[in-house]
Amino acid sequence: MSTTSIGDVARRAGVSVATVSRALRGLPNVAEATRRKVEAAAAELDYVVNPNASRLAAGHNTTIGAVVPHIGGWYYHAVLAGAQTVLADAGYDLLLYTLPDAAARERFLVSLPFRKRVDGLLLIDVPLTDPEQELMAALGTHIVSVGHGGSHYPGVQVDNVAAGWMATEYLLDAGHRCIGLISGMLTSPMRFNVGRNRREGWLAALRDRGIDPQPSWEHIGDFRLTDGVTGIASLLDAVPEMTAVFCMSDEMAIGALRGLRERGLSAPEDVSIVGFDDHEVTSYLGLTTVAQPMRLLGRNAGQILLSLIDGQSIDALPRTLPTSLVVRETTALRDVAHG
Amino acid sequence: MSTTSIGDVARRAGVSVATVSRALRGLPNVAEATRRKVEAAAAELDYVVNPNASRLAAGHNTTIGAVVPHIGGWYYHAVLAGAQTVLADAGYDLLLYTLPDAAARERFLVSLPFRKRVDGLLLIDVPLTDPEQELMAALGTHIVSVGHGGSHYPGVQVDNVAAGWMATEYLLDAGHRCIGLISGMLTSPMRFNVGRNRREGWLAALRDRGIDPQPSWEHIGDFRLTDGVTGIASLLDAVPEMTAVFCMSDEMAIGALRGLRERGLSAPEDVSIVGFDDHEVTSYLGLTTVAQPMRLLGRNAGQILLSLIDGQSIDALPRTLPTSLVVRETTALRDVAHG
DNA sequence: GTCGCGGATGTAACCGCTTACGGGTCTGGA
DNA sequence: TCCAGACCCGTAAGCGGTTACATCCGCGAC
Repeated sequence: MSTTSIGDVARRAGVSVATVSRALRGLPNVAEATRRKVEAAAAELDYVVNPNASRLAAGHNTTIGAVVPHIGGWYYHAVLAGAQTVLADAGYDLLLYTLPDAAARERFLVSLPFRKRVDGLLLIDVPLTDPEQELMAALGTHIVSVGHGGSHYPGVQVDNVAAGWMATEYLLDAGHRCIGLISGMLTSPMRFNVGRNRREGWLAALRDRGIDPQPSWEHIGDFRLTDGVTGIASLLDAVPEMTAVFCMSDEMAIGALRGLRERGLSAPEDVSIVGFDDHEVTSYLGLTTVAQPMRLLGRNAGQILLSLIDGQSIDALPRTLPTSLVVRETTALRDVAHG
Repeated sequence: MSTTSIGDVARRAGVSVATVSRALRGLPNVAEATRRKVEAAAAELDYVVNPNASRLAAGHNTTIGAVVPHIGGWYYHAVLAGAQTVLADAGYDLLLYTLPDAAARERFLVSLPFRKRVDGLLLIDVPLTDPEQELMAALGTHIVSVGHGGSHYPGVQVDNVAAGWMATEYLLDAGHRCIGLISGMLTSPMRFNVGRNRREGWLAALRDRGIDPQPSWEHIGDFRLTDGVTGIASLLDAVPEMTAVFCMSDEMAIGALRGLRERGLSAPEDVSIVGFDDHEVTSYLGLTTVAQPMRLLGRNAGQILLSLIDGQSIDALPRTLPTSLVVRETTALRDVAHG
């Protein structure tokens, strides 16, 4: 345990602890020669500041907390990686909180374990009810959310309407006319805007071409693989002439592919499938999908949080980011598909 | 900013700060009535201790650092999740360090940013050279590694020999006799033991049945998908009668499946394929694979670390964990396959 | 020569908590 | 009755930094 303290450095450099503190933190009002002397002494002694003492005295934590639903989700961690870069550059530590199940979530919201230990909080895909948001916001901690809206704190997310529109437009351009939708819960109070917005984009694109989708063109799932399996089955049963399906998640798209196979059909020969997220898996499977700029989401969220902490304006920082379509092998021209 | 301090609680409860400190931490020598009074006061004031002050005074950090190669790897995070559970129960914070590229790795090893801020370090799949290990170990921080050996600190890993043996034995039981191997770098100085041990298991299982594999039965890759593609091609070119291949990673197994498809072959009809890791993807693809108990690895590593910090013996805690074979759809009996 | 001023440094009071130490109270046994 | 010892609890000295404030120095202007 190297217990070298600031006093040791001061003694060695022949100055006071105050000067060491100032010199090492790059404050002005330190003669260049003195600064060099101090830095040399610190290096020789292998000195590193004690963050606990420093934080206690300075009154801030230089730590931000990141909350993710569960460790291991590829999506959360891509976002985290983006945030990590800007936070590390600013000298902030990253404290991780996970809410793997309902009990953990409850515990988190009751004990609020981040109090007095972070300067800001990043909620990565952690939807909160309105009262919960209020509770958190009232604590005085700066909060930025990623991936879902928050009315009590700024959020960074993708333009889901544009994304739904883009995916549908692409299928329309490929000649498809009867384009189904396998959606995620549109009624969930906490994240309904995601699904609703994607659906809105789908609807707008179709209507722009004078196509009026029937209710039977939609299947409501819950973002899981099995929802894709049952979804594609029920859609094709109801509307046999359907030649393309837009799924609101890659999991459901993969399920749809499996469901197709079970019927002896395949993509893109019989039905074109588009997913959402660009999940790691999708490149293996050749799935056409809508990609989110996850690292960028994290980076921007991190920047907003830092600005908030510094009391700067965050108006200039973009809060809505564009998606991009990754075309692979599960979509094809309708003419070709049926040619 | 709720700046209620321990003094406020003391005043409200009509006791001294020392008593508050003792009461709130559950120390003995506090009358039950007093403790209740203090707890009530703390609750009414919404008091939470200031961890910086507490840690400074107590002289420990109640924080452990976890180092992972890069955020977003499914494997690291499954391990992290396991560690998280035991650490959170013990009241420890989890500080995350990532080494996404060589520069970051270098920076980490030079600046050693965890000094004075963690009580222990978890190296999750972060192989270090021997001098690097020495450097880290000399710092006095307790270290436990996961997934790869470390000669300067305890490590938790899977029994790779047994795993290789199990996979091969399974194929032998299914009637296969000519069983190829697509391996990872056996020469990498930092993690060669992983690949070498798996190979050793493969070899032993074959020899137990009196089978002596030729050098042409092996292809050396580097754990990546493309290595599987080229590997399966070169193996089948050299040994057409090969009916099964054991791949040291799921990525390579997936590559092998793709390689098979490119030759107009498929698994398990023509060749049985076994992977390693039970990657998230593999269940979608129906890949038979060797699963590692990743959460358990993390949990045990966490426990060992805590014991180390407490100065307790770690001899009783298991350091080598068993794997299990997950049989899915890419393996079949040889008779059936060729029937 | 004196004064004023700005930059460089030192002194010491905190930051909020832990803990060694000592004092007070209460009990049981001599 | 007196005392030892157990049990509670308070006082105050840190923990290792930061920072308000005072001090000191050198220099140009008067």
